[in-house]
Amino acid sequence: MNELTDYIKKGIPLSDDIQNKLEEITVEKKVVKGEIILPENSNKKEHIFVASGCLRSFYKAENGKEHTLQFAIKNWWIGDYMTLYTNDKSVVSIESLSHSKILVIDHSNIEKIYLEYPQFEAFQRRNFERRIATLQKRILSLLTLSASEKYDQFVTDYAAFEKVIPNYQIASYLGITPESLSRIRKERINK
Amino acid sequence: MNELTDYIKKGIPLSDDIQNKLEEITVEKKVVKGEIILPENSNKKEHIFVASGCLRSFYKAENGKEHTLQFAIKNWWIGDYMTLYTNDKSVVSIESLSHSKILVIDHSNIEKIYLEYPQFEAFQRRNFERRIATLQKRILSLLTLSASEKYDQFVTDYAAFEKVIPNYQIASYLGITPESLSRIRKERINK
DNA sequence: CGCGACGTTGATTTGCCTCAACGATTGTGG
DNA sequence: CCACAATCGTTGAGGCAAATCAACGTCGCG
Repeated sequence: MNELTDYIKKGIPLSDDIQNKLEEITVEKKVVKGEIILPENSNKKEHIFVASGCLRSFYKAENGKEHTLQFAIKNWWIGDYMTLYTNDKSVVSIESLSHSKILVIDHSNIEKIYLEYPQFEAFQRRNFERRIATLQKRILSLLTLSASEKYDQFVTDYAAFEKVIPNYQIASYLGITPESLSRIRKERINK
Repeated sequence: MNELTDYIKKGIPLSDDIQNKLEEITVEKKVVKGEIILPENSNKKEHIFVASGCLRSFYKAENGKEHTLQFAIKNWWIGDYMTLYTNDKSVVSIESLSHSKILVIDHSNIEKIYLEYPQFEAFQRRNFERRIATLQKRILSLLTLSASEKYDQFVTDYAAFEKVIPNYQIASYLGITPESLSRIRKERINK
């Protein structure tokens, strides 16, 4: 039993057979703060399940600036979906923001599980639907909110993250500069 | 046979049995330009498959401004994923931008198909993975690009859409004002 | 025709960025 | 254990991309 099968069992029943197969294909890794788990321009198609700690995926623009696509904590998946079904190399890097324990699964192996175990596919389908919802909500935030409002929403939605993540990375997630975030936080304190 | 089963057959085999069930649960509608198919604050949990024409989903902010979440043409799905698994009323409206033919499916009915026909679930799972990729790409665009660059990307990625969609709606998709888009387009012509 | 929706253009404003400098904190090697 | 560098957050001054506000032309349509 590992953290992934543990997590799946909370949602759906899991036969010993499938559980064993899932555990066979997961590669457990312990990573330290600042460690790059999956660099950009990689050919790997891997999904990462966070057992503990905190990760983020980010895109590095031509000018060198990093833009955070996602943060992930316990029981979240993170990976490069943009290049899953293309021959392109990965466009985002995945980095650990703390001591973390992660379970790495190759996409081709997870596809095999889907074939053998339709209930897991159903489980993931719902998971993906919720992720689509989360991403759409983020897009609406980016379209509608001011820098200050975006930070408000981040604090309420991701309270668990806020203490672990440096401000300049929060800024890069919200699409603002660290300086602007600093000024926004200053305003909050003065109230 | 309808456009949906036709589309599915291009990807995976479809038994007569399942095909019939799919066609039973789809409600075909013809809608005109400007027609609201699914208003905000609705309790319906419906997926819409576009057979022909063009649709969009948008969020109306408190100040009355509309922000376009998605455009959809032939063979695309559109719906409110943000409220699929909540009791909240829908947050986006779905509108037709042309004479369109759509297939409406209630979420509870599509769930039944998933149960009976795992291959369709697999088909959708891959579909969702690609949509996640598309949404993530959009988020990166919003985080990294200038107004002008976002328009460039829109024109190349959505060439098929560009002629059908009024400019102020393209602007609301890109997160800029119609005035700014007008000036950007003017620049293009002068080159 | 005349109205409303849409696109354009100009003048002005503004929210946020850029650039620069400077503490605070952390960690690292001598 | 301390000196030093590197990283991060903060603050200020100035600039700019895009928003706002306002006016007007054009087109399609009841």
